Amino acid sequence: MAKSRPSIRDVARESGVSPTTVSLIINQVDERISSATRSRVLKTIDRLQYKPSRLAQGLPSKSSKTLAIILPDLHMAFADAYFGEIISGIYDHAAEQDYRITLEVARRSFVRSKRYLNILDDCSVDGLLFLGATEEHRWLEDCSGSDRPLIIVNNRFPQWDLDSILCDYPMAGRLAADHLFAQGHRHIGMVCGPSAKVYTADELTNAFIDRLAEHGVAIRDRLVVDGEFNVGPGQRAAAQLLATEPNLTAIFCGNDKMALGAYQAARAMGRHVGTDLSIVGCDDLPAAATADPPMTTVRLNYYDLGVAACARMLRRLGLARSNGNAQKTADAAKAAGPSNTDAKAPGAAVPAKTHRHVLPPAGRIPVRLVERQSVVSLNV
Amino acid sequence: MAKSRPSIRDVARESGVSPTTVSLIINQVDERISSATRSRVLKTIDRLQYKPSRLAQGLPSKSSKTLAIILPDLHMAFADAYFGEIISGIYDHAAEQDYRITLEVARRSFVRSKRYLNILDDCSVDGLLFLGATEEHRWLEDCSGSDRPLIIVNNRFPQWDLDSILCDYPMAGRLAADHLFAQGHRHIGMVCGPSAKVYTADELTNAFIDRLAEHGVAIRDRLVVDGEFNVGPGQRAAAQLLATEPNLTAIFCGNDKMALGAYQAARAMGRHVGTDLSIVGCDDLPAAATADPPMTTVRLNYYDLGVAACARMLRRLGLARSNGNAQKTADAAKAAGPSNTDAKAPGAAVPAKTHRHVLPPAGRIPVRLVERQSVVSLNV
DNA sequence: ATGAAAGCGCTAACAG
DNA sequence: CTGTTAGCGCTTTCAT
Repeated sequence: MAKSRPSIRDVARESGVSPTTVSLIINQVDERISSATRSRVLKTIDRLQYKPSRLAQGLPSKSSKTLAIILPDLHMAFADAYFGEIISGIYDHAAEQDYRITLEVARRSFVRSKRYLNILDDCSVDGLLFLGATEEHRWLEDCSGSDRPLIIVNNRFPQWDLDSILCDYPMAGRLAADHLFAQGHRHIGMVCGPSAKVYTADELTNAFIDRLAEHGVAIRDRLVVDGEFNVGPGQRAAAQLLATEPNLTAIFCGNDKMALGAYQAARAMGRHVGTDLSIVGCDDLPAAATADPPMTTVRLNYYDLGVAACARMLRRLGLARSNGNAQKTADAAKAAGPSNTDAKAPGAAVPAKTHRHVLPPAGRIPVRLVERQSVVSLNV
Repeated sequence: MAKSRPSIRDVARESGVSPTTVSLIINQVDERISSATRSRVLKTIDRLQYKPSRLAQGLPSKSSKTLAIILPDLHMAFADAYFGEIISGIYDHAAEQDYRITLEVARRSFVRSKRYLNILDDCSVDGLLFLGATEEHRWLEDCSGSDRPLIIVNNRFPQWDLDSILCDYPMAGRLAADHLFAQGHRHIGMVCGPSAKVYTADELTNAFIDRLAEHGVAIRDRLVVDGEFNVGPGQRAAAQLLATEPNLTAIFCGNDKMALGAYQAARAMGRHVGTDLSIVGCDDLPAAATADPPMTTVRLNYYDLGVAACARMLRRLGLARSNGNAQKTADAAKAAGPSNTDAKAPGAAVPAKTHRHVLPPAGRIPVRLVERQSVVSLNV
């Protein structure tokens, strides 16, 4: 019996105008609506508690104003601080722009059914944000042809034409190297992330090694071992490092989890982190600060990364929309105003290979070193 | 230039049938469609890569096939293992039934704008699942009148008519009490969850105390102190306990985080967990197993809780739909078949106060004790 | 400054 | 067994 939700027509009737007028007002395209009419309609909307149906709004534009976040099929991806921070950033920015986000986990069934494409095709979502994607996600190749925006967060696949947004891993590597060198360390090992599976893991490793080389300290290959981004493997990797090279004074770990593993390895081998052995992590997850001793680590601002990823996505969606509707972009340009459009070099040559994602490559999210107590100074 | 996604009409035309027929086939209501037609249509669907638009499908039924998960505004709610496990369960069950989930965080703006009601009214989502809700969420009262289903996960608000689903906290309290008693402990303290804010926290505390009383061991009031479900406060609470009653041999903590805090407090006061002092947690988050020493704790299966919550939600949505469409429920009953409808006592009296959520109270999610090494046996 | 009308893609009576 | 018809609630030309 409860009267069903009011429709735009109810509002129109009750305010003595046409549905068109109401629509124009709702969508802020009300330059041309008299303020008398507008306030009257607004009042009715308020009185009737009218909420435009998202479903109906989206039908004509085929947009659900929803973004999908695709998580990798790791046991507890939802409970991971790394993903958590990124998601937080994405969520906050999306909510601000009245976008919703939905979560998907890239399980086998998800991949097999090509759900990542289907949710785009059936208009469930307007764009895809991939977190924790690795080279094992071969199926990502399917996406390179999609006409809907798609962003790989914190990894890059040079072989495919996929947009991505990254933290400044090269800088992170340099910061760690500089710090360790400055503190007098010369015998240094590294527990790296999954080599050849994650582009950014290699970026970090290479930057670290190269910078150390610039300082004149060389790291032999066997002093860089893969810790698979996890505590257990990280512990084993560190143990191996310490066993093969007992005179190591410092270890740089590709993420905080592995650094925590290294803490354990050190303890098990009778070494004291922060006095006897220095460890630098990378992430600055909450666990780093509460570790014993508090961990010196490179802070990668994942929240900001999430915000940036979402911002980029929304910008792409905005462009797509205007693109689809007309080429009025050019006309709008001269209107100037507080536009955030990417400045393009006026005479820039059109690239030979046309990329689907029109935005210029995204900048890197800045990083910084957070000094705590896991690094000893070897200087006199 | 790219031809836009095919519509149901394209499929119909290409297969020489009407859209209705295609629709009937898509929706499995195809009892009456000749298998010849059906396979022909199916083939076309496959060839055209046709995916029905969710937006269009939902418009008539006003359903988006999406569930919202509302998280509390804690700093890093997304990164919390507790929420993570529940979300995992919800997600898995939802995906299985072709539902999507969207995430919301109950921030001030979310509450002020009554977004929790708006997303229902604007057909963004079909139902709401609240995680981590406490008595501070006074605005939940608004929801008690909603005609869309809504479930409070792992808390109960006796004062309002809100459906909830809970872990078996009374049993958890009893298990902890029995275990500690069986190991010979007689001087026991408790670090409890936020008293009077979380119904289930009090359930746990009371069950623990009562069971201990049944065993003849009384716990004075000052031996139960609030640790606010967090590490820091938990540590302080445990420290206080240990200070006021140095001869305490065991502490039961209302969740694992507080138990971890208690570990720290013990260490700081020179007591050794697992030899010198016994601690029992509650949750069995991953951190419990990796604690030093590994923590004995009551396992609350949050993944299952999530699954159950989602199942209940979907069941309610199913009922709502059939309810809305007609009273054919009765007729359908005689058709029997593998129906999962709740068996109702035939002559059951209609309850005086009509509740909006028609399902019977949900059962409790079972719990069990996981014995590790944080409890000493005091028996000879 | 405002309205009429067509259409987005699907579902659901009702016919036949 | 299948097709016709009429919406679902909103947006969007195009008129006026």
